[in-house]
Amino acid sequence: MAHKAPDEEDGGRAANAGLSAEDPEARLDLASFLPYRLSVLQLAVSRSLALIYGRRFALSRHEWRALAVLAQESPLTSAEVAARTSMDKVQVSRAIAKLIATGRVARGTDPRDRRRGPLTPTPEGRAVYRRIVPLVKARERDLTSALTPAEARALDRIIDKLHRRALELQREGTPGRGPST
Amino acid sequence: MAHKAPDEEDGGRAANAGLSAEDPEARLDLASFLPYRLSVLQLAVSRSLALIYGRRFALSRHEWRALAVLAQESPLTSAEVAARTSMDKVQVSRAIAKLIATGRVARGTDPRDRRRGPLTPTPEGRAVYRRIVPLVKARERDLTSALTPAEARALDRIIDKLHRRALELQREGTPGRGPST
DNA sequence: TATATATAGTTTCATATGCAACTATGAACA
DNA sequence: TGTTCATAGTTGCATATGAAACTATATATA
Repeated sequence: MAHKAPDEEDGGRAANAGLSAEDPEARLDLASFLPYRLSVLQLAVSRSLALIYGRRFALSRHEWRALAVLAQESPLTSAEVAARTSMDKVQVSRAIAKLIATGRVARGTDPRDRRRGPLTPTPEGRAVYRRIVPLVKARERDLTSALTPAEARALDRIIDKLHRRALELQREGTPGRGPST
Repeated sequence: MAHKAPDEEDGGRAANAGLSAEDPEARLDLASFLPYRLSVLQLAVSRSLALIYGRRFALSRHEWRALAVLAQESPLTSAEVAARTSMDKVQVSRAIAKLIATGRVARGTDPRDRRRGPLTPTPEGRAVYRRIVPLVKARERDLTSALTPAEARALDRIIDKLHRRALELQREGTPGRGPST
């Protein structure tokens, strides 16, 4: 625990004297901190996409995702939609409720198990999907065209690795330990 | 009323016949769609981090960010905090209000311009920051240790490139065609 | 059968968030 | 000066979100 005089003040704007020099471990530069950078990137990407399905088709991100998986494979139960979209069951429930209300998805009944409600896109739902797909794919291409092909491939691999690791860390819950402490 | 999509008729779960075969541009596989993958990754990373500052120090992500920049450089105005954290002024206003309420940041007055309230972390604010930094840095290392050094370097570059592009696209607003197409 | 337990999906409640309107100041300029 | 425009930061309101409780089924078991 490298501690320092808890308060250093030098009148003007202090570039955090004391802390910075001593223990590099005690400083954190947000702008180069991976989680922060990821978050900012994700937000920008997400916004640039939401313009498409949000503004033009009045779909939220969650509705879009649910519709996207249903358009590819249906019927699916809510739980299956959840699994395929990384959403939790509450998010799915609400997204589906909205999609049903807007006539884009229909819920059936599973005679085997009446708790389940098999979901299928309606023709309008499919139509919306078909109109959105080329737009978001174009947008994805616009994005990745900023990368070299090698970078694009690397990114795929990197995302997988980081994601797996992040899930492990989330499961462990308690931070700090692991290889280190 | 269980709908049956007009384009498939095979009783069971249809892997979206019709669409899929015809026009590959008409299908979208969420699981390999970059914006989706980024979003899922970001969420997992963000959660694994929030465990640290949230659970143990009762800080929200926005509060943590604001505190992080103030601990490095202060005093800063709200607008400066916003610029350094990619938050908008409302988010900053609320995060700062909370940080002040919890005694971690103090607001002064700029005699030059009384609309401004120069912000500085309190000693407790700094103490919290100093305790968090090593934890989040360790967590970041845990994450990036999933990557090779080359991948880690590539990721930095890739994030920059994608972010710049995403901001352009956001600005343009209209999707589909960038300066390119 | 009656009782306990699990599961699918929904609802409730407390917060968080985004957007637009608002307040208070300051700057420009007629 | 007095009026208009700009800026810093806050607040109100509608909606989104997360966690936990709830409803309705289904399954297991005594």
